[in-house]
Amino acid sequence: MNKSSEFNIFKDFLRKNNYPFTQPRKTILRIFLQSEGHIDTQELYRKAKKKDSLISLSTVYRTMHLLVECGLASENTFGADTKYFEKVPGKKHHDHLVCTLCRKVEEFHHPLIEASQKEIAKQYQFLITSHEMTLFGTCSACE
Amino acid sequence: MNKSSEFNIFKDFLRKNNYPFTQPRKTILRIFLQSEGHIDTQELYRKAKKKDSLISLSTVYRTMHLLVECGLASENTFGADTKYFEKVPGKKHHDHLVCTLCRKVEEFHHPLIEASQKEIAKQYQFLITSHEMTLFGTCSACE
DNA sequence: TTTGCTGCAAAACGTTTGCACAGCA
DNA sequence: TGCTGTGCAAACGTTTTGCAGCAAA
Repeated sequence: MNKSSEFNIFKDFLRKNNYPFTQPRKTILRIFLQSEGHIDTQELYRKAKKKDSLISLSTVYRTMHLLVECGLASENTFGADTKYFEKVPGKKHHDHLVCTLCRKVEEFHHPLIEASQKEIAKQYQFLITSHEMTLFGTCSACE
Repeated sequence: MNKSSEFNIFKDFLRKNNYPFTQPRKTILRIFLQSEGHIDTQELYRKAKKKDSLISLSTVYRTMHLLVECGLASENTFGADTKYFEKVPGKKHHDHLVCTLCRKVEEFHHPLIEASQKEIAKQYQFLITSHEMTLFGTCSACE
């Protein structure tokens, strides 16, 4: 999924709800799409202000809500007290390794875990809509 | 592990640090140990006030920090913005199924998941200290 | 022109902290 | 007696909201 298709997903979502595609929304979307990995609200705000000094923190929050709603972004706190956003991956699920010393976040994918989740869901008659799995520890660099 | 042994763990922990085992700490510990599953700070506070109307929210927070520190409690946010505490299980790790409609939390244990985590840790040269795995979805009752 | 957005400031929320007094060992 | 704890209120950081003016369709 390239950036222009993500642009269109957001545009279509807005149009469907009769919401305008405003300048601040364009700016925030662009910054979000350019971000690597996980970005928190303050960082988004800082970067957005560089492009448009008038942009407000409220607008960052409001726009990120929309991006989550339309499925382009997902949020995760990683045990901290700020929300981190990441681009929703194409098909492949992934989970996170968080280094509690340097706060670095790595991603991984493990097929067995996916399979186990399906099994659990069946056993408990749960209809899984999403999941979060985070391993906390110390990365090789910090050790 | 029965309640009196948990009482002693806390008492020993306090003694070792030259901290007194005060009335409020006793009250909060007792309520925490009596709680089933997962309990949040407000609920702990509400119950504590019933037993001792003078008890303050700060003391609940401060005491829960101590219980986490001495290993009797663990905390988890479950994607909400309040902390939930649960009694630390004996040896057996478990994870959570959260119903996003009725907010019920069920616990499960899956040996394959534990094994996969060890594998990931090795692959990424991470020293895992803890993990959180939460599956979000709809429970059989709500469906 | 109509609708919803925006920035700002203020509020809300969970949590932490400073302080003077109280209570455990 | 020495401490540390306690309650209270005030502070904090993140997130939300009310409002008057503004911008997209």
